[in-house]
Amino acid sequence: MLASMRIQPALDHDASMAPNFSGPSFRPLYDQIKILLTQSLIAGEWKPGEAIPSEMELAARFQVSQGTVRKAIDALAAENILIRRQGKGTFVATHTEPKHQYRFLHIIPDKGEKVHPTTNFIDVKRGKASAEVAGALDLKNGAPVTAIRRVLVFAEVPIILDEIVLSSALFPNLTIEKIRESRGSIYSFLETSYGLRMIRAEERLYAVAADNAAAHHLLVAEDTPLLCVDRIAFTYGDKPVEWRRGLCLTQGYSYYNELA
Amino acid sequence: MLASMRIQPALDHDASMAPNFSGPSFRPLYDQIKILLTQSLIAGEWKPGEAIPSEMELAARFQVSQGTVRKAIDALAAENILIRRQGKGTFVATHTEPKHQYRFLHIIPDKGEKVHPTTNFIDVKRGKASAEVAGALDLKNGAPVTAIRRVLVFAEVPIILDEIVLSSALFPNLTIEKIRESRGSIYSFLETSYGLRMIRAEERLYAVAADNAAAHHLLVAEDTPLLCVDRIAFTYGDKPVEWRRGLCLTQGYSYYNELA
DNA sequence: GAGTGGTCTAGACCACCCC
DNA sequence: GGGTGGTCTAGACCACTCT
Repeated sequence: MLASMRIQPALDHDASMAPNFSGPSFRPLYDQIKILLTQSLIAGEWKPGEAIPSEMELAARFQVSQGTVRKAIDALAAENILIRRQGKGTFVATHTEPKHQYRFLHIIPDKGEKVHPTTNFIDVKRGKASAEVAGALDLKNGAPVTAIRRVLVFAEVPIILDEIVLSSALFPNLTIEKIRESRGSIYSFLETSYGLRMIRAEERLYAVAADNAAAHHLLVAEDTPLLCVDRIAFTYGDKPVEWRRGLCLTQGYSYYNELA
Repeated sequence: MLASMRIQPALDHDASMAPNFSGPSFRPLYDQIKILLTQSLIAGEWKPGEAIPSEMELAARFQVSQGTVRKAIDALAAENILIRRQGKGTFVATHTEPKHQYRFLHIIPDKGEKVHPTTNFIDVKRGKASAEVAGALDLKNGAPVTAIRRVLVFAEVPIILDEIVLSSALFPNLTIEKIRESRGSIYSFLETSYGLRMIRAEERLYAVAADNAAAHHLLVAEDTPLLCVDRIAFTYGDKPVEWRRGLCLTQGYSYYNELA
């Protein structure tokens, strides 16, 4: 086998290709390279928005063919972690660019195009993690957290009341002023201020009756049915870093989802 | 270019590869092959559950390399239209196999694993399409439709009240008995009985207060907040063929979604 | 062993972007 | 013109399944 004759093989060509003697694991080369690329992203070797080395360079670095690197990058691009731009290069995805600004926002008008909301911040408070938040974010019960409350306004109408909870250890010195200044989405702000990028999220949706606070901020009667969206967002390595609860007034707006 | 020297090229190698003289369209070969495969699926050349020809055979048929066929099949597999099984072949996906039985059902328990519900059918009625349904299914206003009502029961508790509307022209002679007999999911039944497979769906979620019927079937008080899920399901060629409205009691259960 | 999908390679050439 | 990603090919070999 050719690979076994290489000098200083950068990767485990042999073990990866060998029959399955000692265990159920078989890792294709492109998978190993995907992991190496992910580790470089975690280590911050390439920052959000920056270009990573060209396919040829990476192929040389990892001692594999361009096609194998391609397949690794393809997988990361499919997960929205990298972005390919023909003729220019491959870039680390970012929430800062306008196109991906509200990538995770699934609330859209019943009719017409997706609309970008404006944000009214209510307050930013420090507190202790509830059992629910601590469980979601892998924190100790009572760990210090920062909670952001805000209202998302669509076409002059308040539609979503959000509470966003972050570990104060991971995101120190958050203030309402800094967030306001940043403009753009929260994730864009966290990315540029703390270098932490959200790559995926899990949501759970259910119906609730509006409580006093929700009724007040969304300008509806108490007990109005609201769509409640709980979210946990993850950064590289499937590390949960944000807990969020959104209360949505689904009158003229709804949560859109595609199933495949 | 080699392709241009082939005898009786089955595909538009040249035009597809030529510079962009007359128009903005550039169709890679694998894309054209993907379309051809889709057309064969629409035509019923291979039925759900059956194997399609091997990659080598298809490569010979289309006069392209195996790699190009692979890329076309990869795309269809990513859309859950085909299923690859190493060592066995590539198969037309089906809702009948247990693993994909409830692929589109996103309601799961707040805690614990995904559960498969049991179904209680209420009635099957013939009627005329409302403006909403007609618009969703590309039917004329008042076109004949068949409506199925049912309750999905999770762990002995009724959780979802569904109304499913189908064109009577496309799905003739639907009766509650036939549906009951079929067991398994509705999509599995429609697939085997009418040869029509759902490949994707769009959903819109919002919160409502339980009306009299919902309260009755879900055993809750009127005005209990419910999660309402409107769905339009599509078959090959993005043709809408099912309209559905589900009212879900989100107590102990919620709608789960992953964002990437 | 024969047949299927899956991996990896090497090389040619195209499309796109920027200098 | 030179660099980047994108397409296509041909061939070798591996992993899996069935007979």
